[in-house]
Amino acid sequence: MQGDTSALLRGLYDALYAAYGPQGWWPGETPTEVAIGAILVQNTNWQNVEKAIARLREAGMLEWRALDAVPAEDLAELIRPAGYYQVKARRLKNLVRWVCGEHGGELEELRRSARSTDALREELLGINGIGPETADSILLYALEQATFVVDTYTARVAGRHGLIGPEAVDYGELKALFEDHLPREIELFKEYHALLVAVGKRHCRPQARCAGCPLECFPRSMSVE
DNA sequence: TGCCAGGCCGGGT
DNA sequence: ACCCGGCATGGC
Repeated sequence: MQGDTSALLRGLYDALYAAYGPQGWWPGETPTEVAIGAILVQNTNWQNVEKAIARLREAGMLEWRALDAVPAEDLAELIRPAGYYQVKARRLKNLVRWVCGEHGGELEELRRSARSTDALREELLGINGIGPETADSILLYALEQATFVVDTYTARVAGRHGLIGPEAVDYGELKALFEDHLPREIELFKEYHALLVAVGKRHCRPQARCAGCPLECFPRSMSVE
């Protein structure tokens, strides 16, 4: 049965990759930018996040020490286009405090540290404002840890195509499904998540049509949500 | 025009 | 252990 799941997940990936090609998600951006974006994107359109990041760049705020020094209310104003800007400013500050406080203000130091992925994950989850998805996004895309990111699109696609039952999706279960049945390769995890978002945006949004979905003819695709 | 976007927290049952 | 309201802007 494990082989079936592995083959299913692999086939899904191949179908998505054939349709959309490499996504190169969060390309050309520094790990710092990635980590900041992970918080700003919470329940928010990425387009809005780009505006906020552009404002941060203009202000010279894409750097941990600068973020540490700026007053929270100024930071809030800068990231306003991302929405929820008051809470996100607080959450960003919490992350900054973690990076600057005990980790020298550089993600590179963290990335090279001997800590296990699980240890880093627990630390991130201990920060107010960082939940499972934000933590895993930072781990995978900024700290180069082989951890699978689950988001609403992942859940929708998984539900739609029978990877999981009709029951409410548990983050951990879905995460484990991918991690336990795929080779634990960072690049694969990065691309897989990005491809799930790509197909999710086009075909698994509430209004989106299934027609033209590259997974349309995929096995077990008839079950809904 | 309304609905939605790559969550998470805190308080109430 | 769930369930819910709150948080906010900008694009289609």
